[in-house]
Formats: sequence, structure tokens, C-alpha cells
Amino acid sequence: MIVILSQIIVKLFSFADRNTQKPLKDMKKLQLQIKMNSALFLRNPESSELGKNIIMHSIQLIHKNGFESFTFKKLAEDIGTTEASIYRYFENKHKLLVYLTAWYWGWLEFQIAYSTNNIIVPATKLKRVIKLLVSTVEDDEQTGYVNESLLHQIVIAEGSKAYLTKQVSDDNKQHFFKPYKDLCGVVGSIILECNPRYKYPKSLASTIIEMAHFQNFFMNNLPALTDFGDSKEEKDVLSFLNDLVFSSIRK
Amino acid sequence: MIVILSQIIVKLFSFADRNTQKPLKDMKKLQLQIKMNSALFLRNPESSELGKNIIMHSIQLIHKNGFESFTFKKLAEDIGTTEASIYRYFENKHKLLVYLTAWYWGWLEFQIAYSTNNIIVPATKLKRVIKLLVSTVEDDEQTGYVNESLLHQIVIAEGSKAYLTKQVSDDNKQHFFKPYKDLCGVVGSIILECNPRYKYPKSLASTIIEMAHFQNFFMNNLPALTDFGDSKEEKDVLSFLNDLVFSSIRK
DNA sequence: TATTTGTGATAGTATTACTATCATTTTCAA
DNA sequence: TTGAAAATGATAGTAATACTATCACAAATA
Repeated sequence: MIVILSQIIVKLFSFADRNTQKPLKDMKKLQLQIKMNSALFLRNPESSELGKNIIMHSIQLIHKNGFESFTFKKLAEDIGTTEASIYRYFENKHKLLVYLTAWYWGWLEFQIAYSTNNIIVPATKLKRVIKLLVSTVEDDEQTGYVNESLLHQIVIAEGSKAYLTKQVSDDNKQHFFKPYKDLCGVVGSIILECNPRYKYPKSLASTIIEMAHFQNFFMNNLPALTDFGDSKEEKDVLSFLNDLVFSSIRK
Repeated sequence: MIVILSQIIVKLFSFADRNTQKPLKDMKKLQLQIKMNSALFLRNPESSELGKNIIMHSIQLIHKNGFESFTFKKLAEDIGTTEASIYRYFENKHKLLVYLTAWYWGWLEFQIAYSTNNIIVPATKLKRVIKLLVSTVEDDEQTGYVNESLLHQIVIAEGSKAYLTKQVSDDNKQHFFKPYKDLCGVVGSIILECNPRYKYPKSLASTIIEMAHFQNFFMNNLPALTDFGDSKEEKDVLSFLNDLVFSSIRK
């Protein structure tokens, strides 16, 4: 079974035994696949073991040492392959970063769609969304080679670098940031559901998204910029954002 | 006359004629000097022509080509000096970026102090502050070698890279971000003047500061993330932020 | 089984990010 | 005004980065 909803493909695999062809009970799994813009890569990393290793190990390495010190050479050594092989998948490390963040936004949009599915009251929906944006994610077993928890932290610390470049307009023309914009659109329309007369739904949406991450980063690294330096708790960021958002739209 | 207020030094120079020693009328100038953390440089760039050239040309080059493609070699060529000479002033380009952003925050704090000087009503003060944060600055003649207008745009597009690094905590220990934190403190206390019971003054302050820049960047580069993509006008960002801030603190 | 496709191994280049040395010029203090 | 100290320029060199190219071999596929 395959379900496709806009950018996300949900596959229900029935793993079968290689020899007997009988379905294996415990290997029946729901598998999430985020549809990626193919202009982001030279060869689809999902299509091979090496590709999946590139994603998996790049997440680990960027998380560990930061994007600046991350190189394809180090990644190759980490995986046990060669630099040249990695260049067959990604043109350069910038594209890889954009790929990773785009994947994250796509994944998050699915989480939001999934977790606000049956909720009718828009304000409740919006609260769920904010919570998802702020919260540390657990590693999602539905997506084999991606560690969402690490990726979340990468998006916090390095995500902005994906678009804070001179090529942002070119990249945008190639729709590299579509998942981010889609997410922003989804959040914006929930805001409008809450208050159809609110004037800045998209700007408020991007503010929530950015601040969910920046306040977290500040809290942990430059605590004087926040009011949560002592507690360092996500729930405080959550309270702040809820207060900010709902006082704006319920005026 | 020299006036010193926390981080800023205001010098009133009476330029005198070299020969007659009579003060020259039209050359009487107010000169602003931002006090910089000396751990940011190896040799103080304010102390020499070459140093001032480094600041002036680095602002031009980073603005023109972006921080990623900016190198000390290109800067040296632009100035007409050598790479080695530049390394005598700054350890590396990261320190230079931190220097430039720190300078900007210091300068902005002075602008805020100056322009809210005689205002009594806190809300009016806060509005002024938001306006200063959002507005394109005119090149300030009081600061010879710094083009504040270009620097403002650099801070918008590259400013976050000053702290989004693995060394952020080390840099913070050396007080590299003090000007930013001070500014945030100033804005936070104006917020508290408006409403002493508001719970998140510092987080709201950093939100205003970051969003004043990010919404501007989005508006011009990723307009789908804002509600101002059509107009592309600063006054719209201003309205959004005013709405956001005052509905939060006047609840 | 022949052919395409992907990977590994190796090599090579231009640029970046520095460090080092030494001669020359400028500054400043006695 | 002179003489030492400090700053700059000129040049060279190194290790790492960010790639590109080539060829042999293995695996998948038709």
C-alpha cells in the first residue's frame, strides 16, 4: 500500500522472506518517505545504501562538529568510502545542507498533518503545532536512515545557513525552500482559522517557526537573550510562544 | 571634549588649522567611537589607516559578495595591501564578522539611547526602538570609515552566522556578544517599563531584534514567508512588529 | 551473457587559510 | 635629530579544502 499526500509518501511494506516469499510478521512496517526535489542532488541518496549512509553520517558529523568544519573528505572517511563517491550524490555541502533541512521541513509538515488530523478547534490545532515546533523530537522509527532528533538540532543551529546566502534567490527559483514555505503556509492558514481577520498570518508563522528554534538556541548558548537561561526548559519557550501568538491573534 | 557612556565614546573635536592653530569653524565635528572588545582583534583597526581600510573595505566586500566568498586575499587586493598585513589585525574572517556585528550593535545602542533620550512614555520609547531596528539607516557621518547602511544589510544577511557556530560558548565567554546582549537588555527593560508584569521581556526583545531583520530578509528574498512580498516595504514590517509587541505586553 | 551503472582507487588542480621571514618605511621617544 | 621600535610590504611556503578526471572492477539488469 502506498499513500501519497502532497510531499509525503507513506509506504506500508510487507516484508517477505527471500526464499519462501511468505510475509514476515514482525517486519510489517509503516514507512515514511519524504518526496524530495531532485534538483537538490545528482543521484538520489534514497536509491542506494551508500546514499543512505551519506545522509545518516552527514547528520551525525554536522551535529557533532558543526557545518563549518564538515567536509566531504571527513564524511567519506566516516562512511568508509571516497570523496569522489560522495560528489556523485551531492554537488557540494551547501546542497546537502539544503537537502537535510528540506527533508526536515517536509517531515515536520507530515507530523503536523498527522497530529492535528482530527482536531476541530483551530486554537487547539495551533497549540499542537507550536508544541511540535518547540519539542525535541524522538527518533522516528518510520524513517530508517534519518535520525530526526539530531536533525532537529542541526536545523536549530545550522538551518538558517541554508538560505542566508548570496544564492538564495537562485535556490528559491529552483524551489529548494518549498517545504519550508509549505510549512509556513500550513501554519499561516491555521492562524487564519483562529482569526480570519488577523493581518499577518505568514509573518507570524515564520516568526513562530524561527523563534521556536532561536529561543532554544539562545537558551542553551546565549542565555542572556532569553528569560529561560536558568531553567533551560523547552516548556518555557512553549509558554512564551503561546503567549506571543495568542495575544496577537485574539486581540 | 570626550563623553563616555558605557560602550560609546563621543568625542567633540575642534579641528585646528595646522599653521595658525585657529579652530576651523566648519570642521568642528562630533565623532562617535564605539568601544570594542580588544579580544576581537590582534591590532586595533581604529589605530591606523590600514586598520580603517580593513573595516571599510570588508564591509563593502561582504555586502557585495557575501560572507562565504569573502577572503582576506580578496580584501587585501581590494585595499591594495597584502594578506599578511590583514592577518596582523584579525586572526580570521570569523573574528572580523563578529567585530563588525558587535560594532553595529554598539552603534545601535547609542542611536537608541540618543533618540529615546527625552521620551517619558515607555510605549512611545518602545515604538521608537522598533522603528530604529527595522529602518534602513542612513550612512552616519559621525563615524568616518564605517558605512552603517551597508553594515545594516550585512547584519541582516550574515549577522546570525556570528553566533551560529560550534564555538559560540567560547566566544561568549570572551564577551564577544556583549553588545548584542546589552542591546537586548535595554530593549527588555523598556518592555518592562511598559508592563512591569510582562513575563518574557528578554525573549520578546530578542524576538523583536531578530524578526526586524529576518522579516526584512524574507520579504526581499523569500517573500512567501511574509505578508509583505508585494509591497516590500519596511513600514509593513514595522506594523507587524508593533502589532506583535503591543498585543503581547498590553494583554 | 553482454552491457550498463555504480563504486573504489588514485591523481591532480586551484583556492583557502593560514605562518614565517626579511627588508623597508614610518613613528616616536630620547 | 637621531636611533630604536613598530608597522608594513614583499615573498615564500604549507596543509587543508573543494573540487574534477580517469580507469579498473563489481554489481545489477536486460
